[in-house]
Amino acid sequence: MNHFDMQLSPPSRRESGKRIARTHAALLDALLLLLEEKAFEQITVKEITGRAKVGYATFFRRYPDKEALLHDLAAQEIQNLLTMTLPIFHTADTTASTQALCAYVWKHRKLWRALLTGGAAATLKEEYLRLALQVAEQQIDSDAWLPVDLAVRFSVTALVETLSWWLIHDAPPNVEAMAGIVNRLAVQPVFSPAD
Amino acid sequence: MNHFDMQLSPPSRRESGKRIARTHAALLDALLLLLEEKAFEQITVKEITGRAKVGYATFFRRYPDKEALLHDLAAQEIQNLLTMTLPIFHTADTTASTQALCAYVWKHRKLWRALLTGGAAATLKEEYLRLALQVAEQQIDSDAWLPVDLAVRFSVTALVETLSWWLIHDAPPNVEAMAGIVNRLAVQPVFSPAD
DNA sequence: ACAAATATGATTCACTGTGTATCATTTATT
DNA sequence: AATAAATGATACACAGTGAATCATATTTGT
Repeated sequence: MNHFDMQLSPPSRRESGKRIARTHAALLDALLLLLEEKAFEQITVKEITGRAKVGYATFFRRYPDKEALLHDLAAQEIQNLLTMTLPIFHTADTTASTQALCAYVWKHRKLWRALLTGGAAATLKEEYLRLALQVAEQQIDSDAWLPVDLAVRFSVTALVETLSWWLIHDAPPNVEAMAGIVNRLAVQPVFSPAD
Repeated sequence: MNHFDMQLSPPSRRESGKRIARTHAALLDALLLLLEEKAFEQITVKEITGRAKVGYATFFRRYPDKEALLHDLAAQEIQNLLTMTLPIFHTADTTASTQALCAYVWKHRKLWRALLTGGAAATLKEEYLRLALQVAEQQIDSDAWLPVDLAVRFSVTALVETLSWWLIHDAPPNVEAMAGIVNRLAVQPVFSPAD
């Protein structure tokens, strides 16, 4: 580590966690920090490793490329979001589900702002869409006037777009108001019966 | 021109138009062709100039970068689409406007498929959104429950998404059916009154 | 505490793509 | 025909990606 270690902490009793884990976390943290500053595409591996105080080559020992690191960062959060999204399509009253969803996103707004408002958004949305389509094929029973795959694609897109707007807005609506908006824009249109 | 020109057309009497125009058109055509094959980001300037049978350096004499060429290709079409979109927000019956919009896109579906289904889509949407927001600030009077900028962003996003789905779909709905879907998903939700 | 296994740091390399510069050649203009 | 402009071809500097290598630091098993 650095030259000041002997002053900052006892060399004899270091962090007992594995070095791998520390490097791993350092890379994830660095990407998250950088995502708050600039778009994903503009971030270089050199910047990530520099911010993480990790060797350049070390990056490629763990991840094949930038996208893999992003996926690693986002995978669990995406799964969580999807889990909170699905009940919407099984309940008559969608209000409760959308409120829970918005509350969750608001709670983790720092992370989601980084994920949704940079260049990472496209990748994130694709992953989210992929998972959602898998589930939808088996579970969701859409009205005939709207093909299921389009319904899912529309809802996911509208959800991501409205949430992105929410998270970058100067004076954002509270959770309840936002849930109402999400419900009207991303959920209800799919359920509206045909003429 | 290729090596068979001497067999196909007299070398002594070439196209009389300016050389600039020919190069210009060749670059635009090449990008359009490539957009039908792969995403915009994956297309290199070398590929464009190769396809256009134009010198590599020539590209940079006309455009500062790839994005400028894309913008040049799309600018007029975007303006046209916006012009067809706007009446939707000034008429009580939105059906006629969405039908006209879908008919226009279907008529130029080859171009729009290339523009909307590749990596160019994000840039296109941003440009479309920018123009739409300019107009909306002055003209559109949204319901209080939905901020104007979110309404515009939502409608543009939903429109782009539904149209993209339409243009890549195997057995796409006809113009009338698609206009109905667009109306329900991208237009009506913005106009729905609050509870 | 010690030795073996492993993770890392630092550096180098080949490769791809961008954008600029130069100069000879082709095309357009008059 | 003479001049001006556009182009082709090429070389170049630069940035970024991944792979490879070797010495060093750290962890793990005993």
